[in-house]
Order: sequence, then structure tokens, then C-alpha cells
Amino acid sequence: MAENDCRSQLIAAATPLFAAKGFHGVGVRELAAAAGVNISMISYYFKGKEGLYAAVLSEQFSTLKSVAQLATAQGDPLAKFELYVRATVARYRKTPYLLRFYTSELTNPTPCFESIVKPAIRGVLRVLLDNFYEGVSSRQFRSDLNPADTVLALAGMINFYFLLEPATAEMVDHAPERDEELIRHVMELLARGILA
Amino acid sequence: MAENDCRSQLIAAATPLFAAKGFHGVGVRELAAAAGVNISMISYYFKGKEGLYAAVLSEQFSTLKSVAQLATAQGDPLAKFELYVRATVARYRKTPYLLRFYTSELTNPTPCFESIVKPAIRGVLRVLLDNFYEGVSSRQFRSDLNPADTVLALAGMINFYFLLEPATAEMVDHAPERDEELIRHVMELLARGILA
DNA sequence: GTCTATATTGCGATAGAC
DNA sequence: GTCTATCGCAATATAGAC
Repeated sequence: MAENDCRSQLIAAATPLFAAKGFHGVGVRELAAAAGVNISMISYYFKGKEGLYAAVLSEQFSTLKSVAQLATAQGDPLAKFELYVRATVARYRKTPYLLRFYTSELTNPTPCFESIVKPAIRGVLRVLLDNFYEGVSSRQFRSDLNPADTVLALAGMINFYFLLEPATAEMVDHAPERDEELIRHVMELLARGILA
Repeated sequence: MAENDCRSQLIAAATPLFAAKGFHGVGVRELAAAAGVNISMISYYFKGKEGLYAAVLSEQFSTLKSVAQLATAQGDPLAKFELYVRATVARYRKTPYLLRFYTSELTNPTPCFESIVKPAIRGVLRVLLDNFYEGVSSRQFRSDLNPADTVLALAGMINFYFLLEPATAEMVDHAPERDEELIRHVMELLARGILA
């Protein structure tokens, strides 16, 4: 293994393994073998298995930071919600393991939950909430809806579709070619529900 | 430990532990200690840790079978969707660990996923889909919506609210006293979105 | 920076006494 | 039906050679 490629090789190989089996479901031997690297390199570069996991999670959740750009994007609040939905779908297509870490940490939290996952989720909800308030202020959205329930419903509609894929693959077509239809479907339900 | 109380004690103690840490996150020693039972009882009653986990999962998911009653319930399709939402909320209040197992298995499947979890999820979606078709046939629902996307959106709105609780507890009030408001909120969004 | 070899601990499972 | 004691193995981590 050449140079510090070891480090990136380990992260690259560990990502799908941790995503599929969870932190406790994978061993260091398996991680090292998948990366084509010696076991001791995990301690050398990451100070142990937990450090490697933290590095993987940190990389995965860094993709969520782009949601903050929604605040400064152009367009009305409904258009911004559509930007969020489109970005979410695109993110899952580009970073297919993110949702696994997301729900795995929500369900069986590791020490990384407080330091990495919770701040990331709250950041996204914060942006969505602010956008909702903006829509209410500009009288584009109804003022009689609970803001938190509304943005959680929006996030739930789009995220649950991908979360349930392993169980519904034979019942529902999850092909990327259908993404545009899915996005317009979610936006259709949302718009009818929240527009004033 | 008296009689075969061992068995039920183990299931009762294992449920919150498996829910919080996942299958690989708990050891047999911890399980036995929490149940106040000798380690060897796990093999004696369940033929090993995996058997105990399967017993826990089987019990948890048996609560989903009641969704099938929706098919024979009285009321129009929209009222039946509301029955589903109410039953889901009530189920999570009564069986607070179910959602953990649900998402844990979706994200990091064990052998139980195919035998227990997948059939349960598909059963629920089947009932919801049939109800949607009924609503379209009776012209109560719009006919231009994708049925699968619609029922997944409904399930997502209500399930995601509970899934995100660990991350949003300080931002969103998850008190049971707000359940009625949540239910009416979800039904409000759904009704505006799908009614003809 | 990378390897081998090993220390140490914990795991799940069970034989056999009672 | 329940216990103690232990087996066999895999886990993570690291010391020390190169």
C-alpha cells in the first residue's frame, strides 16, 4: 500500500461495511482485509476502530452541510422546499450509504450521535423551519399549521421512501429514472397541504 | 427464578437492550444479568442469542398484524387512513421499542429481516395500497397520483416523526398530549393532497 | 510507514454437577 | 430446570522488527 493511501483506502472500504452491518457488526480484521491493508494500520491512522468509524461518519455527514445554502438561495419558500427535496434525492443517489448511517445512529446511537449526527440533523431542520416561517410571513403558506410537524412531514415523505427500499424493492419501483416523478409527487402533496 | 418465568424474563429484559444497542451491541452476559437469570438459560430456552433475538422480534412485530383489520373496518377510505394513523401512533406509545427494531432491521438486517420484518412491512403496505385503490375507485381520491408513492408518503409522515425523536427532542415537543394534534395535522395534509 | 506476532479481553455456547 | 466452570474462538489493540 503506497504512502498514506492506507488512510483513504480504509475509509473507502469501511464505509459500505459499517453501513451494512453497523459499528458492532464489523471487525477490524474484516475492515483491514477489505481495504487490502494491514490490521495495525487502523490503530496507526485512526487510533482504533472507533476512530475509523468517526472518520467515516464525519465524511458522510459533511454532505448535509450544503442544506444551509438553502437559506441564501433565490426563490420563494415553496421553491426552496423543492430545492431541498431535489437535493435530498440527489444526495442519496450520490451518497447511497448516508441514510444507513443516519438511521443506524438514530436507532442504535454510538458516541458519534451527539457529536456528529444530532448537530447535522438539527441544522437541516433549522433551515427547513426558517423557510417555513418565511412562507408564513409572506402569506404564501397557511398560518394555522404546526411548523415542526410540517417540516418533519416533508422530511418524512422523502426520506421514508428511501429507508423502506430494502423491504419494498419488489413492490415499488425505486429506479433513479422515477426520481423526477417522486419529487413532483411529494411537492404536489406538500403544495396542496400548505399553500394559503 | 421460578418455573419457566426464565423465558419471559429473558424476553422482557432483552427487548429494551436489543432495541437500544442492536443485536451485535449486546452480549449474552448482559442479557442474562438484566433478566436476573443464568447465562445458560439463553441456550436452554432459545438455542442461543440469535433465537432470543428472533423471539423478541417476533413478539414486537406481531403487533403489526392488527393493521390487517383495516381491510374489514367500516368507513370510507379516508377514514380508514385515519384509523391507520391513529393505530400507528397508539402502537408506538404502547410498544415504544417497535420502531427501533423496525429501522434497525431495515438498516442493518439480520437473518430475521427476511422472515419477520419484510413480510410485516409488506403486509401493512398491501393494506394501505388496497385502501388507496378503493378510494380511487369510489372517486373519493384523485386518480392521477402514484399509489405506492402516496402510501409511502403517508407512512413516512407519521413514522419519521417518531424516528427523529432522539435528535429533535429539544426542538420539537413529542409529548403524548400532542398526539391528537399530530394526527389531525397529518390527516389535514393528506386530505388536501389526495381528495378528488 | 508497514509488517508479524502476540497480549489481553471478551464473546457465545455447553458439559456436567446438582 | 438451574447452576458452575470452562472450552474454543474472535475481538481490539499494540510492541517491536524491518
